[in-house]
Amino acid sequence: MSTTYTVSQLASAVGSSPDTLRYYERIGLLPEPPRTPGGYRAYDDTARDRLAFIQGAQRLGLTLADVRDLLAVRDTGECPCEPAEQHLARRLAEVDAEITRLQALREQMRAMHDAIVARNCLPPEPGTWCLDPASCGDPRDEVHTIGRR
Amino acid sequence: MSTTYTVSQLASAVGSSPDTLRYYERIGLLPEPPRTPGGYRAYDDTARDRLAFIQGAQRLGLTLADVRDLLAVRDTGECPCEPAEQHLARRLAEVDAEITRLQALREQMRAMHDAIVARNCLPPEPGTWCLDPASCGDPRDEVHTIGRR
DNA sequence: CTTGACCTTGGAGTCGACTCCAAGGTCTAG
DNA sequence: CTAGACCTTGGAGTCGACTCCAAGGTCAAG
Repeated sequence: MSTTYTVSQLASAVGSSPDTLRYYERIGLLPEPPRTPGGYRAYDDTARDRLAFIQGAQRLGLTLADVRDLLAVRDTGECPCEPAEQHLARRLAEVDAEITRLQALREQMRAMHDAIVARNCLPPEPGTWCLDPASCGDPRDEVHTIGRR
Repeated sequence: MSTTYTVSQLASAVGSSPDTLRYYERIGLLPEPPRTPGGYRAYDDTARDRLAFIQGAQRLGLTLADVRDLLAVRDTGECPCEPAEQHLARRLAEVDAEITRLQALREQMRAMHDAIVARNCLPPEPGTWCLDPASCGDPRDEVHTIGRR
């Protein structure tokens, strides 16, 4: 009672596309599956699990290259914890940095947005408006100045 | 006493590359500058300001296509506030969504990482380790299960 | 006058993760 | 038996923002 899937059946089962699965096969993420007499790919549930693994890793923001590493150790039966821990730690640091960056950005944008809305648009001269305070000579233009650092 | 710059002088003045400036010219972000008798580009400070504007917008995560829109209105002398406000509002919503997503992700990853480190690696069978709990039959494997949703 | 660092151009290559194509083969419902 | 929905392949195209290339021209120092 082992289920088999054609490429598009498996794709829709995991919410992906046939092209994507064939692409994963090409780049070595999915092994070549057995074929039907007619030459169709016949996937089973292990392929489905593997895809779930890939998608889980992708949700974490790992690249397909990272995933390939992880799958390689997963396949050998060696403990995948150490590499996984490293990938995770690295990615966690990236995520932290990104959150920090975005929060600073958000604050800046909110201030800019508020300023623009509050002053309700005093049109500057052509070419006057600028995003970098350093290049804005006239203090009048501060209203239209966004971007800093 | 108007300063002029060659392409690489201007590039290094704003922390960019000659190729990038020529690229911006090609896609219509920088106007064609006057040329020296020898055919060299001769930029002045307005080009420098324009680049500062572009870089400011880029730091906010706007695409070069967004920047082109903003520059177009800036150049006409029409008030750029309305389009700028729209771009900003849209981008602000994107940033908020991204922050939320990353914070959820961060929490998930931290939990996974802690679990892996705490249990100190009980090697699973080959192919057993997985990222998606739905495909992990054996509760023993929970230690090695990452990714959820 | 030569060396070498710059400049010019159009065009192609890079990255990641797909996505689409054409030309042909297979399978299923009616 | 045929229509049409699937499958196969290798290869090319897409996105954004550069980045690099070759073949040739210009310019300042020594």
